[in-house]
Amino acid sequence: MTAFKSDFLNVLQSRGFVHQISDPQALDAACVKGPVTAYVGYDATATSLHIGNLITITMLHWFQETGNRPITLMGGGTSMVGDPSFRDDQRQLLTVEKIEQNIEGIKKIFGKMLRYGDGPTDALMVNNADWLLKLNYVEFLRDVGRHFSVNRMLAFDSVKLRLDRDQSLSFLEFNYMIMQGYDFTELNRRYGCTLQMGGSDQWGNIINGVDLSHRMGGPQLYALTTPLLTKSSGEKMGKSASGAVWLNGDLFSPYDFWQYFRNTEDDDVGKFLKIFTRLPLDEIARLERLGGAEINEAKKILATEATAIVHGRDAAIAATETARKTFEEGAISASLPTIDIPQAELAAGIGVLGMFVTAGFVTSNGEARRQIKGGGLRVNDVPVTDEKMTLTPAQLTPEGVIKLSMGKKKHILLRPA
RNA sequence: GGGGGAGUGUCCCGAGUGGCAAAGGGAGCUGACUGUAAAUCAGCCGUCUUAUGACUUCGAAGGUUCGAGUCCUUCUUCCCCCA
Repeated sequence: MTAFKSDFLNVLQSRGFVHQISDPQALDAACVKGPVTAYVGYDATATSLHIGNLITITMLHWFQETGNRPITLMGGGTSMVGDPSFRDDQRQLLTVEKIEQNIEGIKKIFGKMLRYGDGPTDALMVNNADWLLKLNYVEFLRDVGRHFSVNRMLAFDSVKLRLDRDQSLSFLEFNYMIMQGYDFTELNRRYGCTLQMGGSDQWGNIINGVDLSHRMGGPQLYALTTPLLTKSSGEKMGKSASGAVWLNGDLFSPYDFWQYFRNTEDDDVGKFLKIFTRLPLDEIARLERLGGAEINEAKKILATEATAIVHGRDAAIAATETARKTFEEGAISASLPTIDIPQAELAAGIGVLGMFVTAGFVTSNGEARRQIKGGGLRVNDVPVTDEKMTLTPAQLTPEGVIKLSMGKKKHILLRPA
């Protein structure tokens, strides 16, 4: 791979963010010349972004750091339709209220990673509902729709996959890529935006915007996508025991977030350090070389740095400390996730089965029983053997809590209140 | 509008002759081994105050039957062919 002249592309390239670029030389030249404006779109499908989105946000961060202007586009309009790319089934239609609610949740993360404002390289936050919802159907078809060839749209992998599997693709969803293409040209018109970035699954959608600009006589636009991050074992990233790895702390605690990275597979440590932290590359290279059990030190740094970016340095240090006490000293750390239980209930005795259910480790009493049989549940680090056991004030540790654990990694504290 | 096919364990994929809580995978959870890793091996993987018990599951609603995922009817969604 040839070296780029621009700081931005060099950083991206060397840290492993680049999958495809539509016209690398031209884009490189544009980045050298002066501030470029680029955007990434985020659909409001949930109340929080997840770890996959962190990659593109980080990319925007580097983009800004290297002297350019990032735009975060909230998909208030496109979320009304739903992106069908690489999906088998139709998404459930989101209500307007739900979308607005989701956007509010999603916005929280951006301020932590990007600098917003009015300066030439300050980030902008815009919402495509501002223009998409006002479109006049026939007018839109004549101005924009005529530039899209259905033949070509059907040939996109993102769509073809669905058709090949004999899954239905509604006309509504089919329009998604048109809207996204239009977004790009609209952002170009409004803000001089010339680059759209996204995950590799967005390549087709982005290219549509590039093409549309051509056909409508607009300027040359560029596309840049990141590789789909997989673990070395081939699994997609972002799934954990409790579902997706969310960026908002109320859905996925900083402690869990830290743990997620702490448990990175050996082979992924270097790759993740480059993408999820801002450590200098030579430092990363050093960490990557650690072998055997020493790689654990690299994993801790990865976890702490990544957590610091998303949840703040204090939360990251607290998570580190909690983990150290819990795993390395076997001690009880007050900052483990905690559940309050009423004094009176505890005095009367609480069944273990139900308590593990409320702790969220298991979903039913039956599952709790099975885990007990398998030796997976512990109270104050002592395996539970009797499923009829009750928790009483007698079990309180000197710290005034009862520690429940499932497996080696999941711990929670019960605190009388 | 006509004809043919499909919807299965609410994570995914997928077997299923009228006796079925329903084969197999994958994912997931636990245990062993380890380094809070991977790989490997073992167990679990519908719910219930563990029960040779009850209840709830196979797109929806009815029906036939001692008994229905399986047969019949209607409805629904999707796919293919014809118009």
